[in-house]
Amino acid sequence: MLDIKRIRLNTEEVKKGLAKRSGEYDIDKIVELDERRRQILVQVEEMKARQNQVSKEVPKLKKEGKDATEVLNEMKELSQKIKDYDNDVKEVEIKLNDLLLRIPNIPNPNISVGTSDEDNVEIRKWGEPRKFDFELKAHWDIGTNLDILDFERASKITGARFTIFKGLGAALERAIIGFMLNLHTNEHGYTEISPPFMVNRASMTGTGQLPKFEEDAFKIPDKDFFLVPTAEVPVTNIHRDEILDETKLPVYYTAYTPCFRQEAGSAGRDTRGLIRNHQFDKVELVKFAKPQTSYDELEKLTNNAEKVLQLLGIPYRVVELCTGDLGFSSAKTFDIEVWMPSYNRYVEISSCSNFEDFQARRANIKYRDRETGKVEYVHTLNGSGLAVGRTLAAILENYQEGDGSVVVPEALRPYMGGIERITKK
RNA sequence: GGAGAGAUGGCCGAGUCUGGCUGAAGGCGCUCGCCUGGAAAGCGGGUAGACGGCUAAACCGUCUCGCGGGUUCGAAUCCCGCUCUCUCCGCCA
Repeated sequence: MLDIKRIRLNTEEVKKGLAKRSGEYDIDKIVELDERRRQILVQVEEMKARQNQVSKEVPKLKKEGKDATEVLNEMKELSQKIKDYDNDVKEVEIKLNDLLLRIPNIPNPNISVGTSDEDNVEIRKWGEPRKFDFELKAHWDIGTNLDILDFERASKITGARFTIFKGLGAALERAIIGFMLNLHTNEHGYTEISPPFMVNRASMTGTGQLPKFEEDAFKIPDKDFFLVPTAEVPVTNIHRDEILDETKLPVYYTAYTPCFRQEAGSAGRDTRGLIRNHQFDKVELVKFAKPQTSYDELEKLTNNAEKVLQLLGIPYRVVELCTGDLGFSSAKTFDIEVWMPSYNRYVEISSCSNFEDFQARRANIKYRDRETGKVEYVHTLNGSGLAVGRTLAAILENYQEGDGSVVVPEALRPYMGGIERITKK
């Protein structure tokens, strides 16, 4: 959420910032409601001050044996008036708040302006895509042939865009999760979290999924709970409504969770394989940092995620998202894209973002500055470290052999009981 | 799922029966100062957040005692609904 004072005081700057994104946002309406709110507020607070003052005198009058009827009658009228005004304020505030919650973050002024992913800027590349001397297969064919992935039966059990991992496929998935978590906890200083896989409305609002993107989430009927679309939601909300100790910052968390997404609006895209499922596994990295260090932390977080692919030996590149491709809550995002031979291009496998104080405002997460004694919003960051399904797909494709088998990357072998190759049984 | 108890500041904990001077006693913690060679102890001070008063400091006002609503001139205190926590019972991996 943007600071209403910033919108009030620097209206043009806010408009200019938002104009770099896709979509239109009615800032004037917000300014108007804000003004209306303060107008009523000044009046009603004055009335309340009078009410409080008189209320203090009533017992004195009574003590002195004086008749208070007249005062009480006057106050009765005032009391009713206050109620009416209070209702007006509430009405305006609800409208204002709803609009405010639907305004995206302002892009960091230094990122490039663009309208689509074609305008994203490549920052760096790692590794060389392998040359295959046989006809390469897509991961869904490799997995199905090896009998470690089963898409057909998954759709029987549930529906389209679900996957069964079987045998060494399930083991590989589990190995990837363990490998990533161990790397981030042991080498990168993150604390492992295993959070609830369902969250309430306040949590979804805190990180920005609601109110605007409710159709993307899976909702539990009769309960106001949602299946987590990413571990970012439960993990960031760990500190909702808290004032953190400055000396404890930055806080680093990593969490494995399944993620559930409707993928509304993506019908017909990536319909085969593991790239776009309703349920997928992900290891997430989440940080709470002081504003002064948050961009350094973003670099480090991105590097931490890249390290996974380096250790797995899979080529990737890092791109900086342009303003038009930026997510709703983010001020700046690096995507890590993994080389996917069957696509013959790089495919997103991680998205690392600095939300600055956008989520912190929504979720009310602050810290007390030791020097000034003031309470400030923290900056929140997160990134995939990495998406497990896509990692598994990338391994199958990049490590496939002419005979249909797949070599297990060395880094994963300790997690697979030393198995070096997945072959057809 | 059933029965009961509870939710107060960073924490503990009074106040709720008997509504008003309680943003809230007392203690702990934290912090500043004095004392000390230094520390402990002791003494003295400070110590919530949000919103508004065109901006900021000072100052002033409003709101917040789990959340929402009601009664009342006035609610932490009375009434209703909800959420959460604890205890016991049941069920269950």
